[in-house]
Amino acid sequence: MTTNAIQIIEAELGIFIRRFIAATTNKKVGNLDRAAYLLLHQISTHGSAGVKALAEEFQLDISTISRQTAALEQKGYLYRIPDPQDGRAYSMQLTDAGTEELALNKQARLAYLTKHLQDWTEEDQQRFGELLNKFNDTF
Amino acid sequence: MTTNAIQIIEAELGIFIRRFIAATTNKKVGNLDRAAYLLLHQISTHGSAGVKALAEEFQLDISTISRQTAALEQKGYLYRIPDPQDGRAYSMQLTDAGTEELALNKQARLAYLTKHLQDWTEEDQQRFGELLNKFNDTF
DNA sequence: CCGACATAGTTGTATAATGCAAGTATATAG
DNA sequence: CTATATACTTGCATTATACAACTATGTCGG
Repeated sequence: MTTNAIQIIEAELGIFIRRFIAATTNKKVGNLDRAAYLLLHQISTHGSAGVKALAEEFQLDISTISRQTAALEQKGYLYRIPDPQDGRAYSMQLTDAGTEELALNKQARLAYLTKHLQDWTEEDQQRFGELLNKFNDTF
Repeated sequence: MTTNAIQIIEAELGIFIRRFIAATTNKKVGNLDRAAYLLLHQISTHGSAGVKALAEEFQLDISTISRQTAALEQKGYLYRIPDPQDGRAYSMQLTDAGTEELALNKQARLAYLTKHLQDWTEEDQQRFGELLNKFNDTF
């Protein structure tokens, strides 16, 4: 059997996911672990959202998101706005501290990436971004 | 601040990792979860190895790998060969059942990927594989 | 050769993330 | 108005993991 492109992608994805998880699990940048960073990032880029919507976005149980957002609220990075139309619902919004912490984290992540991609050509960087985006669209 | 390629990569990696984890965590193909698949895959492609070497490769604690390999041995997918030079050491090798189970899993993963990448040009697929490989090399 | 230290692996224990199920409060439909 | 659905919280069990203690074996300096 010939090794086609998809087989190569499968193998590389395995390596990639393993290393990425190893590099980011249980390692915080400042006060944010990976889950917290992604939550703040989501709210920051896609606007305030409730527990249910976030749970669907991340494909995690509502209870998990409920606890994670409660923790971030406790730390002062999020605050909850009661939904004026629905007394059961809230939407989570970033506080200034949350915005700042997110920016710090993003900075650190960009620095890390920049270091890793320093030998790449600008064209390869762009292409990689495009293809990742294309790949994400297929999920 | 302009959005350069690295910023795009950072954002896409965040989305990617979230979806990939959601799609593969706690979801088994047959009898193998992600960790088990990666372990068998590693042994299959890089040859038999001991607990310590595997732990280093995956950047997990030795105790974690010890338990995972014990579980796979229990299921009959691995067997251990005592190191003839070192009475403390073993190396893990795939059994026929392990090889078969791994092949089934790989098949399923390839089918999944193929479905997702069916609209991609052959060239984009190849490029994505190359860039992923290049990225993995920088870890 | 022996004692001290190093190494490969296992097992006990604590922690943390998660899912499921039950519970609370609010909304909606008949 | 009652019954059901929904948004969220909380209690509980499970699981993956790390760390530390332990066992058995290897190695090195005297």
